[in-house]
Amino acid sequence: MRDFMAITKALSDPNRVRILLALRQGELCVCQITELFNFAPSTVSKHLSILHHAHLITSQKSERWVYYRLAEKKLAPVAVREALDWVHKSLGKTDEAAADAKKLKRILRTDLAVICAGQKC
Amino acid sequence: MRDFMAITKALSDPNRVRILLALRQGELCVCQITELFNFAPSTVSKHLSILHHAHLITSQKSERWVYYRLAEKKLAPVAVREALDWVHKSLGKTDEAAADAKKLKRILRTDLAVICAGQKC
DNA sequence: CATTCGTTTCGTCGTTTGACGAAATATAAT
DNA sequence: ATTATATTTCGTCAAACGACGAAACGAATG
Repeated sequence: MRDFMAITKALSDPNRVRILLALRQGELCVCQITELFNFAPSTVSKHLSILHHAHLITSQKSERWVYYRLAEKKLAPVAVREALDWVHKSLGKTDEAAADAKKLKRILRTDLAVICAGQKC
Repeated sequence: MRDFMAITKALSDPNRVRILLALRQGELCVCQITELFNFAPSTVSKHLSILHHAHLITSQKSERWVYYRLAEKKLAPVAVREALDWVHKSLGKTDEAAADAKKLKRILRTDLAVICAGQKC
């Protein structure tokens, strides 16, 4: 029950759901997501921490950045796997997800250092 | 997205999840759920209203009571059906659900009028 | 070894949530 | 019609939440 509620609480905020949808394009670091949503880095970090705590995403440090990605289907608990499937199946093709995906594609084409320079984080 | 968030917000409270688990035993009226959880009737009514608004449950008035039941699999939107499956599969066999189910069985054996008399609602 | 820089933690502020009791509503019983 | 009664709505309160900026952290750079 405890684990399950961590997942449902993580999913109860639309911006966290948007993050899960964005992560379908592959791993992303904090500043890329910050750029995508125009939120303060601390806000994004908090959202990622909540998603991580629910085991919906994993993190990995590489060079200067911390990359987050969706939990591996093979390794994740059943409840997590089904939650991710549910989110992606329900919202993967919405206009909102498409708009974010489009903006994200542009961000992914930009050098990370440039993005971070634009945010004085 | 709007509909989806209504569902995730509905699922983000443990007592509402408990209600969804309890409703697997069949339709229940407000005072039966009130008895099960020892909450004020107004609190239970609010929870049911939120679940109803998310289309996870339906209501039907009969005699003096309003009965709530799980949304019909055949009629419910896909997101609703999958949410209910997910909840029941993830938590249906937990100790917590079993304890509620046991208490609920006792309540279901009791006459409704007696239950309502015990709550001065 | 000091500095830089991406990220996280902390404290604050306004909003939302979940609980309650009191009052309103609507329906059944008398 | 009037009274009971099951449910809902409303107002209130404490706790949780989501946003932010400032400060702390920690790893790579100089």
